[in-house]
Amino acid sequence: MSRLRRMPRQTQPATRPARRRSYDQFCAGARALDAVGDRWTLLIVRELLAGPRRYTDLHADLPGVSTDVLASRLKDMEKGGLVTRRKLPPPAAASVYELTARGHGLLPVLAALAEWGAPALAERRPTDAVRAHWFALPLLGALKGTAATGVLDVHLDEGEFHIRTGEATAGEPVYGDGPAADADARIALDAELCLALGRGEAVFAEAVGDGRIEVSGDSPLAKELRGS
Amino acid sequence: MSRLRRMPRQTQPATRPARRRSYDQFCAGARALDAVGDRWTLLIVRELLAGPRRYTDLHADLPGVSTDVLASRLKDMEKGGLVTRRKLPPPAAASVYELTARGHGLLPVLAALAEWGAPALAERRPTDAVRAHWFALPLLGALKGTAATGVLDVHLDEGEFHIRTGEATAGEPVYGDGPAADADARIALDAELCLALGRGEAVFAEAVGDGRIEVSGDSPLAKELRGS
DNA sequence: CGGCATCCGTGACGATACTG
DNA sequence: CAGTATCGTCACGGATGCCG
Repeated sequence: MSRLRRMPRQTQPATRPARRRSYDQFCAGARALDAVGDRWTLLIVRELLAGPRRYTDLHADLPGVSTDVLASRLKDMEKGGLVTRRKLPPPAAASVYELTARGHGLLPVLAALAEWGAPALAERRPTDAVRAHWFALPLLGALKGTAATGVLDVHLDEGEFHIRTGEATAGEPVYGDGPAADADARIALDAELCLALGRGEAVFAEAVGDGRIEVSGDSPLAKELRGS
Repeated sequence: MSRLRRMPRQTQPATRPARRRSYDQFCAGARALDAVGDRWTLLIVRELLAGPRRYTDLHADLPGVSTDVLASRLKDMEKGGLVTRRKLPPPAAASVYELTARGHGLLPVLAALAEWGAPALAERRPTDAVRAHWFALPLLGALKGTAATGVLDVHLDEGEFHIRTGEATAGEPVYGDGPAADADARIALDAELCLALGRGEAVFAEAVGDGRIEVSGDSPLAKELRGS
C-alpha cells in the first residue's frame, strides 16, 4: 500500500501519431510485414490469387475470420494498393475484389511459405478446412519442370481448378477456381499426390505412367502431359 | 431497451481447447503462418539468420518489441523447433538463441518478402531503425549471379557483416553480424547501393569499376570481385 | 546485469446481431 | 448480399519488479 501507487501516467501518450503499428525498420522484410503481416492478410491474398472474389465468397472460404476483420483487411489492402474493388455489370449487382499487379506479386512469398510449411501437412486434422484451389500452388512448382503450355483443368476429390501457363500469362503462371471455359487438357488426381508433386517426391511423368494421374483431351498439351 | 439485452452467453465458450489460435486449414501456407505468422516472429528469425544472439541483443535490435512478447515468442519458437537455446561456456555465463535447420529454412521466405517489400525502401523515414546486417539479404541475391566463393566482409556506414558462400556452407549462403575472423576479402559500399544491387538495378562489376564498391584483399575471391 | 514475470492500458480480434 | 455495430476477450506495448 505504501508504495505510492504508480504515478498516474504523468506523461500521457498524448502523441497518438496515427501510425497503424508499423515496425519502423529500414528493412525490406519489415516493410513487407508492415503491409501483409497482419493476421488473415496473406490468406486473403491466397484466395484472390485464384481469381476475383466477392466478399461473401471470401468469408466462406476463410472459416474463422470475422466479418469486421475481413472488411477491415480488405479496406487496408485496397488502401495499400494490393486489391481493387470492381462492380460487376448490372445482371449481377455485386462487387468483386481482385488483386492488383502489386498484390499478385506476393505469389513468390506464398510459394516460399507453402514450401516451408509443406511438412506440416503430414497430418490432416479433422478440424482442418480444405479447398481445392489450395492445391494449385504446389502443382505450379511441379509444372515448372515441364514445358507445358496452355490451359489445364485439374480435378481433385475436393473440387476443381485450372492453371494457365505460357505466353498468355506473361511468363508468370496463374490459376483460378473451378474449370476453365477454354481448357486444353484436364487431369484428375488426388490431393495427396498433388502435395507429393509439390514436394518433389513424385514425378509428373511417372505418376501419369502408373495411372495415378489421368490425363484427358487430345490437344498438344494433353499429349505432352501423357508423354505423347 | 426493450430488446431483451442479448442472451447472457448461454453457450459459454466453455471449450477453451487450449488451441493457440490456428487457422485450421489444410494448406501449407496456412500451416506456415500458424508457425511464423505471429507478430515479430519472422523478424526474430531475420535477426538469428545473422548468427546466434542473446536475449538482450535481440531486444536491442528489435526496437518496439516488449520483453514479455519477445520471451513468449522465443519460447514458442523453441517449442516449434525453430530455435534452440545453448549455454555459452563458463567465461560468459549467458545463453544464446540460434536457429535450427528448420528455422534456417525460412531464409527463402524472408528473401521473397524482402524482394517484394524492396520498393517500400524508397523512402527512409526518420523514425526507422537500421542495422547493418539487414542489408545482407539483398546482397546475397546479387552475389548469386557471380561465382564468388569464400568469406567476404562487407563494410557499410551502418556497420559491418560478413557473407560465406561456397561449399563450406553446403550450397546455401549464410551470413553473420560483424567481421569474420577468416575473411578472404572485404568490400566497402553504401547501403543505397546495396539495395540497388539487390533490386538488380546495379551490377556488381560495374559498381566496382566506377569505384562505388571498394574491394580490398588479394585472395582469389578479391581478385575475382575486382574482375581480376 | 541478463532473463524473464507481473501489472496495466489500449487496441486487435472473434462472435453475433443488425441494417441498407 | 455486403457489410456496420456492439461487445467480450485476448494480444500487444510499456514500465517496473524479481531473482539468480
